[in-house]
Amino acid sequence: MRVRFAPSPTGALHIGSVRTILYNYLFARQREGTLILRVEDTDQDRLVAGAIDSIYDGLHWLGITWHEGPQEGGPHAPYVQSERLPLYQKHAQELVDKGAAYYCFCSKERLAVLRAEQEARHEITRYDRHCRNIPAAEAAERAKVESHVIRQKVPDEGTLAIEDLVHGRIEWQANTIEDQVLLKSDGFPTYHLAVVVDDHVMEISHIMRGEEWVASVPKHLLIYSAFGWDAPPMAHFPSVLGPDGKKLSKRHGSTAVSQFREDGYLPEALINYLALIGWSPGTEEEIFSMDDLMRVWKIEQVQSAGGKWDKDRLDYFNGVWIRKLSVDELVRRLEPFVPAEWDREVLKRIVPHIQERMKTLKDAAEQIRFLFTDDIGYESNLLIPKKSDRISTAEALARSRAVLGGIEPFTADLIRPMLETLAEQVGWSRKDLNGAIRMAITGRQVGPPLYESLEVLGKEKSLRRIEMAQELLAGGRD
RNA sequence: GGCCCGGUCGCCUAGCGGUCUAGGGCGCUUCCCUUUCAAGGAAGAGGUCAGGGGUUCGAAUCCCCUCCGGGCUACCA
Repeated sequence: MRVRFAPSPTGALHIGSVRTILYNYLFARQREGTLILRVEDTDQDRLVAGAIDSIYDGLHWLGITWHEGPQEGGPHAPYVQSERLPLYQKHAQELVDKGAAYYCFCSKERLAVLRAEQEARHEITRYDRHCRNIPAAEAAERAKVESHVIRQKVPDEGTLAIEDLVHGRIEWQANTIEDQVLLKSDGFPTYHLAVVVDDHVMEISHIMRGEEWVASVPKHLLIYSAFGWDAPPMAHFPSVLGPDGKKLSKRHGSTAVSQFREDGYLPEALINYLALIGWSPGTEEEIFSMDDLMRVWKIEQVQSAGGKWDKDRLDYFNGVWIRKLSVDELVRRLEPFVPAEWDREVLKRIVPHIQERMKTLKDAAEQIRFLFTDDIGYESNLLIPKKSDRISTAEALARSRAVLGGIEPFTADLIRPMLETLAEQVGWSRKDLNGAIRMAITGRQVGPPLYESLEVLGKEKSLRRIEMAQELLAGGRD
């Protein structure tokens, strides 16, 4: 059992391709198979520097590992296609020798004109096989000196078919297929030649990739049979779509795994969420860790219809997974999202109180900022409850300060009853009293529970902030 | 245009001929809990199973047609 992930280093690791990689990963791990990472960089024009690092970073962060690859090595190294050129060239040549492919000397200009003419006549735009009938010997001679490509010689008749693991039987008539370029004039193979050769040479037992590849299957099938190889079983997974139903891309927002990481998403959440686009266990369970998925995921349950990206749902899963973390672990995960100068002991004390209030790790800082800085600017009006006024609010705060000042030790348990009775004495609802105090000490209307916030902030700072609030109120309208 | 692949609540989906008066989750609404906000609990709105024909005692489930959406149609992957 050998399966591969075959990303192209044309940009950051895409969230949609992660779903495909995940399914490959699960499939192989369940069968104790071997996972191969192969970099398909046959288009030199589209290479993006750093893309391979991004793939490695992203997959490692998500907890996906593999056995053979560019950095890991393996029995079929190298695992980067641009380093395997002679292999493809040799095979392309072999196809020419077998009469399954031919040299084509048509210029890109001729091809462009041809296409334009076909379009003008509303004909199918495809290569007119202009070079297909050049005598072999003559073509071979010209190939020595002329720029050329090698094209696949597609038969005029016949049916090509696969039994796709997710779609079932799919078939094509040979006469609908173009004489595909296999080897480009720069000596690089096209995707079509490279995948087939590599999948065969690397002994890939199951080809599982995105749905966008089904159209190229018949071309691959032809190559397999020209070489006399058996095509392995294939599965084409449905696409992850944008909200508009088109393939998910940057214009729908960020698609880079690294971006989700920076935005405070947990790898557990991303994996859980992604696994459920296009697959369902058939039960009502839906919270799955990677280990759970390893247990229950089945390729037979993979859907054939594409699924749309739903940010709200991802956020929900992120919340679920944040809540499942231990406090220590959450503190660890929060590390990159919290300024280095913030006291980690304080952080650890407040985290239990914001754990169920975070949608993302990134949300935390704003909620607890008041504990680490005195810079909590707000408008004094916000201190005043709806049905109250400046004078009474100032008085309520003064009394709060007096009450709080007498509490020792300064803990939530002791603060609670004192403020509750104070509210009664003042004749305010707890909501109003606490709201005013919350604004005074945090500068915000919402946040972690008040009594705990006071405790963690500490008596001294709490009193000082309430005092500042009183001064603000006394200062009149601002 | 051609070739393929799809089409169940706004979204992710269960469903594989009768148990479906179509189930769950997200989101939304209301209520409860409650020191704010969340979280949690409860209830609810939301689906002519794309449409139309068949087949069958019986169809979301099988067949055909139509419509709609998507992918591919490059010396890109």
